[in-house]
Amino acid sequence: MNPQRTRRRGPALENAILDAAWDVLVEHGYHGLTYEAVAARAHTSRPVLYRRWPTRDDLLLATITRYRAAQPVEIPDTGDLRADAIGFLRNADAGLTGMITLISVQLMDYFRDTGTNFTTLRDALGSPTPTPCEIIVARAVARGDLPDVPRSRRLLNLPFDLFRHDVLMTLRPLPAHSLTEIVDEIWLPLLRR
Amino acid sequence: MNPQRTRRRGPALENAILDAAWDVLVEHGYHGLTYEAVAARAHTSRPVLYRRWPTRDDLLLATITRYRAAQPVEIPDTGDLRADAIGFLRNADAGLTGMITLISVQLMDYFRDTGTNFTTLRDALGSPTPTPCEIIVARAVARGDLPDVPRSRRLLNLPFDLFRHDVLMTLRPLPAHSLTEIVDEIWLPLLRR
DNA sequence: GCCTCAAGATACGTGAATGTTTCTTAGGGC
DNA sequence: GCCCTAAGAAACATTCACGTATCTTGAGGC
Repeated sequence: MNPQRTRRRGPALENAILDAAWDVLVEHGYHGLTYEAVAARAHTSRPVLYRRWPTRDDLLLATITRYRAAQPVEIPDTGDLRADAIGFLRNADAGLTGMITLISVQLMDYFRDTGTNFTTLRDALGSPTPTPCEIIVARAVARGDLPDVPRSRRLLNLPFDLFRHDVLMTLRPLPAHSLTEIVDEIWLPLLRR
Repeated sequence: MNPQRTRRRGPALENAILDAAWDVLVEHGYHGLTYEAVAARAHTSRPVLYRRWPTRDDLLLATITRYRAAQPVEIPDTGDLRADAIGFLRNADAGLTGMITLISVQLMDYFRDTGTNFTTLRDALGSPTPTPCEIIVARAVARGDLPDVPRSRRLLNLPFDLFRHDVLMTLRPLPAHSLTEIVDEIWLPLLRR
């Protein structure tokens, strides 16, 4: 280990380890989340980890929990439906891709074992109602930019579903043109129909 | 090994191994798909596997390919666009759900390890071109039921993407009304726009 | 019925990760 | 400034899978 580095203690050390664990998790997945790899990444040693998190699941849970306090996705309010929609997808693309990837990689085994699924988890975590897409449409209706007619949940949440689908398929952030394509070629024509 | 068992050769042995590999994959995921486990399940030995599939990826691809070849999804040709679309989704719902669930649950580690993703795997398996959705639209255009205008890949494959999304989210077959909703409320209005 | 080749068993070295123990040394409290 | 605790280094036995090499034995072709 680098002799220059000061010896860390308490919360400073703990946070550094969990940050390292998050990096390893995003980079190599659950299978790569070994005590060895995390200790190396955090520039510490395995016994330090074992003293705090006796099992790998403890370490995983602590890592995810620490990042649960992460940034919420902002819903822009520009006064323009298209700008709101694309802006929201852009924010989600920047902030949510890692989390979606993580969940898809990490929790599938849990889903398999418990017989639950994404939807179950989202409901258990307290589903945000209304969803961001529904908020954006409601604002457009209030401005008179869209007719005030009933719309199905599928139509309302279509852009985010397509966004999530593409992220799950590629496990990467989406290029900007995919976001505008979803809004311009799919969602807006259906909303304005 | 059971002395009663006859010694298998050629395709019979190969199919028995790949069937065993499929079972292991479904049961324990990619991480559990070891030469040891597959050889044990198939009542053979690791060298027999190494002679045919030098790497674990070769074994994985062969296993998935065999399963998929055994489970083709029919594309109905009724002369009606809506009936074709809903019929195809219904066939996919009956036949592909297990496959999609498997991939999502079991292969995420593989994606992480190899830096690949769902799309990469689909290409490696030989992506059918044109896709079923594209075939269905082409037939409708040929009949004169749809105008012969250029359409984006996203629009053309929209129903299957939405279907796949819902399967990934619920890890269950979709109810019939979801299939008709995708076709009637989303796809057909955009195609006929 | 004999011959050939591959199936199948067995063993060996390697490498990675586990869980634990021992020892030193640095930081912070007093 | 001293002391105590915990950080960090190092080593240990164990486990599991890998990849290969060697040997036998059975199945199918002729």
